[in-house]
Parts: sequence; structure tokens; C-alpha cells
Amino acid sequence: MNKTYNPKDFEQEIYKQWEEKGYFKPNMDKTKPAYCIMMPPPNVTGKLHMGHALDDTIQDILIRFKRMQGYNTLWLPGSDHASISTEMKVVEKLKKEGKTKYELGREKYLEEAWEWTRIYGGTIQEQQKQLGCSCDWERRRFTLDEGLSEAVLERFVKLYEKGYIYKGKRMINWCTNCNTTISDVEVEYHEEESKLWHIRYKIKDEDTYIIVATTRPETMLGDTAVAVHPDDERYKHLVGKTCILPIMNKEIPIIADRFVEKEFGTGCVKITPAHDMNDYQAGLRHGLEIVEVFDEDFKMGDLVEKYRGMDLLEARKEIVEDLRKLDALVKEEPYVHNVAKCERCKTTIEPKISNQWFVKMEELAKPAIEAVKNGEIRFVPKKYEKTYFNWMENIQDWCISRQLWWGHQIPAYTCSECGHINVAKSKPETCEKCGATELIQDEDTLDTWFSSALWPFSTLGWPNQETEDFKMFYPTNTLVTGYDIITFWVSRMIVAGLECTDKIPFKDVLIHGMVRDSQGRKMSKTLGNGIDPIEIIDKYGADSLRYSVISGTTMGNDIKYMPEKLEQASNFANKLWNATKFINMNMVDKKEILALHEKDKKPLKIEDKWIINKLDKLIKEVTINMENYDLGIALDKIYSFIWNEFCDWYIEMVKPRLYSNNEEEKVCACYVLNHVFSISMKLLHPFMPFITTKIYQNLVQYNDEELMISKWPETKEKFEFDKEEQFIEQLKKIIVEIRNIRANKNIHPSKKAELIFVTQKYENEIWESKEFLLKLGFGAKIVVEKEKTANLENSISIMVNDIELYIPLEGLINSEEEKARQEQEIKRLQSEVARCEKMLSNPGFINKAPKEKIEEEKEKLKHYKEMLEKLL
RNA sequence: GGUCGCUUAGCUCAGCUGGGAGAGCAUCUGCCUUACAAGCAGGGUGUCAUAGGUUCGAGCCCUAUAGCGACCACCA
Repeated sequence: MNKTYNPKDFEQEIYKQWEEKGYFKPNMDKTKPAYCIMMPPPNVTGKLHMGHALDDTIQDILIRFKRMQGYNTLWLPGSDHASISTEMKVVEKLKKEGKTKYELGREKYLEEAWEWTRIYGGTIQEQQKQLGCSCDWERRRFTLDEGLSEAVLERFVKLYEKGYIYKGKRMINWCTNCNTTISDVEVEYHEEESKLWHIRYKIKDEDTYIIVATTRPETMLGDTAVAVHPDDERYKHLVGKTCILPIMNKEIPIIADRFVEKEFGTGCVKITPAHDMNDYQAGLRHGLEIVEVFDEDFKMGDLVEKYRGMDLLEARKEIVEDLRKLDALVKEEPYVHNVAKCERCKTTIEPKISNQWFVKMEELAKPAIEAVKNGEIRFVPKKYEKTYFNWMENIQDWCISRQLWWGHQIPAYTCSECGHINVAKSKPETCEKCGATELIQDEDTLDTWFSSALWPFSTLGWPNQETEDFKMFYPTNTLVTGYDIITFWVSRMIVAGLECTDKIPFKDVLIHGMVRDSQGRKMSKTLGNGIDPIEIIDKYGADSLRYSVISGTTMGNDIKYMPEKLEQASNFANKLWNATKFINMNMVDKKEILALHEKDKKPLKIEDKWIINKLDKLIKEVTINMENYDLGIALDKIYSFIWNEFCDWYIEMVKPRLYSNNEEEKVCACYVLNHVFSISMKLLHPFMPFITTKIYQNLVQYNDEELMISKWPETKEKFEFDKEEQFIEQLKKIIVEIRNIRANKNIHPSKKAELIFVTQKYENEIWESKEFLLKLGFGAKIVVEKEKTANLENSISIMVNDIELYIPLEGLINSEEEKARQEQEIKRLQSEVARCEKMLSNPGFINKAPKEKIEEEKEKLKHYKEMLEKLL
């Protein structure tokens, strides 16, 4: 081991060893329970960001924990073809070369796209390796690979046959930049400042007007009605009449519909069924004509010659001007409203009526809702079930066709003769309806999420349900992902899992929050506030990065990322490093450790028993915490055990033994140091796999096992050394008190004093603790008395439960100060006694509180009273 | 508009099913004590957002209010 901690010296090397030894692969031992996590597939061209670092760290912790517990563990990695974002990048690249995808043609284009993914697709895997991810790379899958594509076809055809997939003309979201439909979840809304224009429509054959308010005057050319609320007294008399659409000079009806808000604007809405979701619905209800204002490219269509080919915003200006000229514009007021934007490229989304493929969701959602309701699938934390239900119970049909080429092409073949749509896994020879042979496959591809929805089982061989992997690992155990993706992905996997396999895809859904910058903002490229995990690994090491995203965090809550945490993490790593150095410096011959290990009766001293007892309790607590996914809590407990108990106390306590000539005591101290620290490394390993491995290799192991595949420490139900633990805890308090007093009085460490204990109970224990008491208590000599003697009157007194300590420090203490200190202590004890007595004299407490609690308080009262008595 | 969450030390956050307020960082004091100055020892700091309620007992449960945030829906 090098003198100083430098993660770069060993992290990569250790990862290579693990991989070469095949530790990432499941053991496929049928006698062991299986535990499987499917890694959420990152975009194939993606780079590791802090969100991945968090997500992957959590999964790696769980997998390593379960692996050590003896499970047959599989963590399966992979990547997603990410249709829209990859296509955008490839198109962009072609553009730079002066080409378009249409010029290239589908086949050539796809070659380009594959080439692109080959070049950029490996980055994230390499980065995940740097992070320490112990996933089985040999089982790595890609959503566009052969097996997964087969799964997609299988599912599409099945759903079609069952009637859950249909093609139809619906109003969908159209991104004018990506040139494709997108699903509802891919739309996000941004506030934008705009205007609300009030336009006057003349009532036919009357000299009155009706005024509508709109944010999109350019769509008015396609108005086919004006709607008011049926209960709106202001307009009741107009319902059924006809008004004249300005510019178009077209007669349109005035209708009544409940969707109109009386309070908004003028209470009258223009209805443009072709360009607005609500208007479309209203149009359907009232059988209105649909008039499209825009052409295919979202320029003005040919309704009015003057505007034809105009850009929409340009046309808006013109039309407003023309309305003004016609005296039809009543007013324009500033207005802030939400505008639909494409999640990928932030372009404004246009609602458009289009012939697309949809999945009918309502029926399919029912068993998926039930699986969570009945507890088969559990969300952690539970609050996210609400997000899930909220979404699932209001689910809309899912538009799955995309006007893209990169993806799974829809297996639908239209007959050129009769127009019948044949849906089949491969191109049929003939049309199933008319027998014609000329069939043309649908140009569109499927939404990326259609294939990711199958991820938990398509990766295991489905639709073949007889593969060894499928039988062993499905249903998987834990899905780890962020809350932002519950609707996109989690819900669709549950639906698909139940539909395709009749089983839930996973048992637990572990939801974590988003990693934000130190000011709480989302990390984004445009803000430039992103933190690159790879830079962190370069500077601090992967262990520190992992520590920093887990320590002090709670599942489901956002993490404001504080780079300061990395300092804490690497300080901790450094502490571990130095503790190892210390142990090794003092280590006896390995044979002696092994020999002692074999012995049933070990010559453990009281402080050994104390630390072993604490360790056993730690093992139990940490195991429970990890099983409950309380990773932050588990890590912080391990941290404080190692630093505050093991390093600060135990190492200091055993130093006298290590430096003594008593060989037996020295060997025993080394044994316990080695034992406790080795087990601490086991507990810490899932969180900080590299440094723990490095350290473990430098400690004495009984069977030369490798930490990563070693056994998780056994949890005990009963703790052997509770009494010893309790005693040492008291001594620790006494020592702290001694330090405290000496610090206050500025007594130099070299000035030693006699330590006179007065106790009837703990004489043996104090003698057993003699060596470290002298060292840590700045003692010159230890004396144990059964009764307090008169000559102790002028000493400093310290009292902790039933141990009294007197330190004669003549000349160094000011008797008045000491008196004041004692009086303060008396006051404190009196108020404690009063508190206990008040509690115990409360009949409500005595009658209703649990017995243990009452006993506890009685015990405390007894102690305080005794101490108080002695002081007085 | 609907849903959910957050508000605890100067900062970032823990606090399990109600039973004496915690960590890290920062700050102050004293220490180069042969693992570690990236360290050791000691200290200070809180009306647990506000107001009610339930309870023997509330940071934790209930109700309302305020501020902040997220998600869903979208109203022209």
C-alpha cells in the first residue's frame, strides 16, 4: 500500500480484476434465491451525467449487497436506441455534410445511424465501469438488437390481434421541427407572454355582434362555430343563430357547450376543430366541419390566397391588421399563457389531425393499477404510488407511431389493391383479404417507449419464456429510477409485463430524486451548471463520488449537489487508508491471527468486547436499513462507527497493548483490530467498492476470499457483551468529562494526575481498563476505593451513573471554580430529577404509557437521585 | 385549476411505526500526542414555518394559513 490515499492508483486496476474473474456474472446456482435488477437503459449516444451516477450507484449498492448475501444476482445493462434524439443527431450530422435523410433513402440512412451508434454508443458503458458498476456486461442488450426487435414485433401483433392497437384519425401533437408526432407525455408546457385578441363576429341579419377572445387569430380562418356556455344568460338568446366569420365571410353557427368557461375572456370561444384539442372534441360533439388552415409544412394553406405560404406568425400579424381594418378587432390585451413545447427540441407543438397508430390504454391499465393496489408491486417511497394512480386512472390512448426512420418499423402492410392493412411479424406474401401480392409496409416507426416497456423481460429472452435466464430472473426484483419517468416508463412496463407475461415485471420500484445544482436548479446544458461525474472521478475517485450522492440523502427526495460533500468523502477514504496503515504497522505474524481465530475461547479484553458488541449491533441495523432501501442511513451509520467508535476510541484504547511486551495481549488486540475492520469493510463495500477491496486485500483474511464475493456478515439476534458495552460507554463519558475539565482549565497533557475511582460494582472492570484509562484519562496512577474518603474533599469529582471519579489536582484548580462547577452539576441533576418525578407523578402517564417506558423513567430517576445524593 | 411534496443549527440535509433535537460543512478554543493537520481534543448555536386540535406525551398524527417546489391538466 502506498503511503497516501490516491484512488487513481488502484480503482481501474481493481475493476479490471473483478471483470476478468467474472464476478459480475450471476452464479446461476439454483439453490440460491435470485435477485435481478434491469438497468434503465441510457440513450445509446448518451454520456454519463449526475442522474446516472446516482441511479447506477444505488443499483450497484443493492446488487453488491445481495451478491454478498449469497443471492444469485444479475444486474443487466444495456442501452436504448432513443429514436427521436438519435435521429435528430444523425440528421444534424448529415446536414453538416450537406445531405438530407430523404436524399439518402431509408436503407442508407439506417446504415449511417448504425454507424453513429457504433461510434458514440460505447461511451457511457466505459463511464459506468469507472463508477464501479458490477453489471454483467456479457448480457448487455440494445433495444434495437435482434432479440428485442423480435419482442417488439410479437407484442405489436398480439396487441393488434386483441384489438388494443388501432390506426385512426385523431388529433395528435405534432412537432414541426422533429417532423413527427409525439405522445402526450413528451409534451411540456412553458409560460409565454402573448396577447389575447378580442374579435367581433357579426350576428347574421342582426345589427349585433358576438365577441370572441383568442390567442391564435391566424386559426380563425378555420373557425366552424362559436361556442358559449349553455347557462350563460348573456348569450342564451344567441344560441342557434348564425354569425359571420370576418375575412372569410362565412356563416357559422353559435352553439352551447359546457366546456366553455363563462368567466374567461368574453365567455365566447371560437371553435377551430382542426387546430385545437378542445375545439376538436367540441367539433366531434356537435358534428362540426373541420377546416384546416395550415398546409403540411405548417405554412398558411390556400383558404385565402393572400396568406398562402406565409409563416404562421407573419400571418398572425397580417390577419390582426386586416381585422383591424375591417373594424372587427375590439382590443388586444397582454396575456401570459402556457404553450405546448416539444420535450426534445422545445419547438412549439401544433395539434394536428392525423392518421396514426394508437394503443387503447384504459383496459390494459386496469390490472396494472390492481397490481400496485394489492401490494404485488410496491413503490418506495410509497408516496409515488399516488403519482402512478393519478396517471393510470386518467389514462388516454397512447399514440405510438412516429414519422422517423430510426426505430422499429411498424409491422403493418397495406394492400395496394384493396387497401386492407395486414399486421404480421414479417411481410405476408399476399393480402389476407383480397390475396393481392403488392403490400407496402407502413413508413412509420414505433415510439421508443414501446420497446423500453418490454425491457424487464425482452432482455431475458421473451417471447421465449423457457430460457434459463427468464425462468431464473423473472419477475425481476427492484427497478431503480427517478420520479420523472414513472409515467413514461414505469407504468408502461407494468402494463406490458402483465399483458405479455401474465406476471408483474418487478416487485419493488425504488424511486429517487433528481440531482440539482447547489442552487437547486436542474442541471442542464444550456445553463452550463452541470457537474460532470467523470471529472469528479478524476479528481476524487469513484468511491468519493458514490459516497457523495448517497450520504445524508433520502430516497425520493431531490439532491442539491454540494461539491463540499466530496471533501467529506475523500477525508473519510483517507481516514480508512490511515487506519489500515496503522493496523498493518502493528500487525503480528499472520499465523498468530489465524491460530487465535481457531480458538473457541479468545482472551478478549473488556474494550474488545465493547467494540465487538457495537459491531454486531451495527451489522444488524445496517442489514435492516439496506433491506428497506435506507441507503443513506446505513452509510452514515457505518461512517460514524468506523470514524467515531473504531478510530477515535478503539484504536486509542488498544495502543498500550500494541506497544507492550505482553505477546498474548498484543496478538489479541491485532486480532480484534483486524476482525472489526475487515467486517467494517464488508459493510462499506457496496457503497465504496474500490477502497474497501484495496484495504481488504491488505488485512489478514482467514480464507483469502475476495471482498466482493465474500459473505455478508451474519446478523445476530442476541448480543453477547451488552454489559461490557454499557460499562465502556460509561468510561467514555468519564474520559470526555476529564478532557472537558482539563480543556477548560488549560491543563497541559503532560501534567498527569491520580485517578481515584469510588465504586463497589466495577472494581474488576476498572482494573481491566487500567492501561487505556491511564492513557486517555491523563492518569499517573489508578486507585480504586470502596468508599469515599475524607481526603478527596478538595479533588475534582466526576460522576457518571454508578461510577465516581476523583482527581486530586492541587494547585491547578481553583476551589471556587470547582465549587461553581459542582453547583451547576447539582442544578442540572435537580432539574432532571424534577423532570422524571413530574412525569412519573402524572397519572395519565402511569396509566397509559407502555410499561417499558415507565420502567426506563424510573431507572433514570434512580440514577439521578443517587448521583445527586453523592454530590450533595 | 387538480394532485403531491417541502419548510429542523449560519449552509446542505438526516431524524424508522409519536417517548428527552442530530450529522457534515462553517465557526471558536487548545494541541505537530510515533495511523491520519485531509488530523486530534473540547466548545457555542435551534420558539423543529405559523395558528389551532388529538394525546399522559407532538419535529413526527389531524385541520387551517403562509412561503417554496414538483407533477398532471390546460381555459380559448
